[in-house]
Amino acid sequence: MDHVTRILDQWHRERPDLDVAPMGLLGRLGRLHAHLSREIEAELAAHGLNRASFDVLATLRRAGHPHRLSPGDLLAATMVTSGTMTNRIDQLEKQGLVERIAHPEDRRSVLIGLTDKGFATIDRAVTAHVANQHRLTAALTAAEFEALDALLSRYLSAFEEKG
Amino acid sequence: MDHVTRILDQWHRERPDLDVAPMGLLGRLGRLHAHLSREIEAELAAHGLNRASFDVLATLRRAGHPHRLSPGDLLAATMVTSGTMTNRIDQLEKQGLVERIAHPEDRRSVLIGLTDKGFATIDRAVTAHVANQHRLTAALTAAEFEALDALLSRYLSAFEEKG
DNA sequence: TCCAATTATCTTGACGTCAAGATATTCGGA
DNA sequence: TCCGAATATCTTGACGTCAAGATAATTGGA
Repeated sequence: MDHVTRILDQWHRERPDLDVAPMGLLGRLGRLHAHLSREIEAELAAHGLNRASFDVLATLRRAGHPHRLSPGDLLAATMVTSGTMTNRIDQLEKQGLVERIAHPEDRRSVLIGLTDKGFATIDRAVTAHVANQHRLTAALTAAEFEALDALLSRYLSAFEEKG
Repeated sequence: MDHVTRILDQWHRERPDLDVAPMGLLGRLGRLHAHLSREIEAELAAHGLNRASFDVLATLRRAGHPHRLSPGDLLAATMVTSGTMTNRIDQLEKQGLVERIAHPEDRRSVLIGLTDKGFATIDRAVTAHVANQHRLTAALTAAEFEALDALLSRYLSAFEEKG
């Protein structure tokens, strides 16, 4: 019996009027996310990164040459607010991993570019990160993996438009 | 094509050496968690609570009469550090939802008890919260719900001991 | 041409969390 | 009985995030 099941049992005893089946599913998803996040953060720390800085560098890296995007582009890719993105860029700039470059056509804007050091760092980090993700999903059989991925994708579609 | 699929396509183009299937599954789980968390926080705010305070009150409520637990007990139930729990209790105490009571047998410890106001608040909030969870899982058919819950449970067992 | 609306980014102040360590009490072996 | 180890909670300082709003530049209609 897992942690979430115990919680459901307690609710059933104290508030039998509640149907807590959705709480079970959402609770398991939440705890799973917490465990996975912890593991991923620990691995990224070995590269001097956290999830926040990794996500920004990864977004620039996978955008392809010349590895430059505006803060607004980065914002659209990461589910955070503009103030958070400003702070993330500030930290990465201090570490010498990205640089702010004047936008050639719009003086309101700016381009965030990977430095050579930033490129080397993210390429190393993403290789290790992907290996870690394989490790973290190794507990699932191939069939379970496919089924879970399909269900998550299906569920996610309720929150994100299909394009 | 969802947001995560676009990310995988980009990695495939830029780093074809990486097998990003696990990134897809973990990315979908992460985004789903983010969407669900946002919805749940918004609903709890209507009761003057956030996820943190709700979890503490809910733990006390479902523990049953006399609705008192030590900070250590609360800690074991919530995946946070001791400093975080101290802060949560402080905030709830300020709001008059819980009270600190001297532990009768161990002067190092203390009991956190629901006040009448705290009891009324959590009973109202959990009813609304459960209704909201039903809404948030309504996109899934009964079969999908069962399959997803089973797979999450199975995956979670890789991180939490069975008892 | 002008200026109000829009767009893009940054600033500010508050909040929740964590890691590390401080403080106080209890436990248990010599 | 004594005292070092263990236990329980709290404190401190740093960090990442958000909401709201400030600043600056661009756009488009009159």
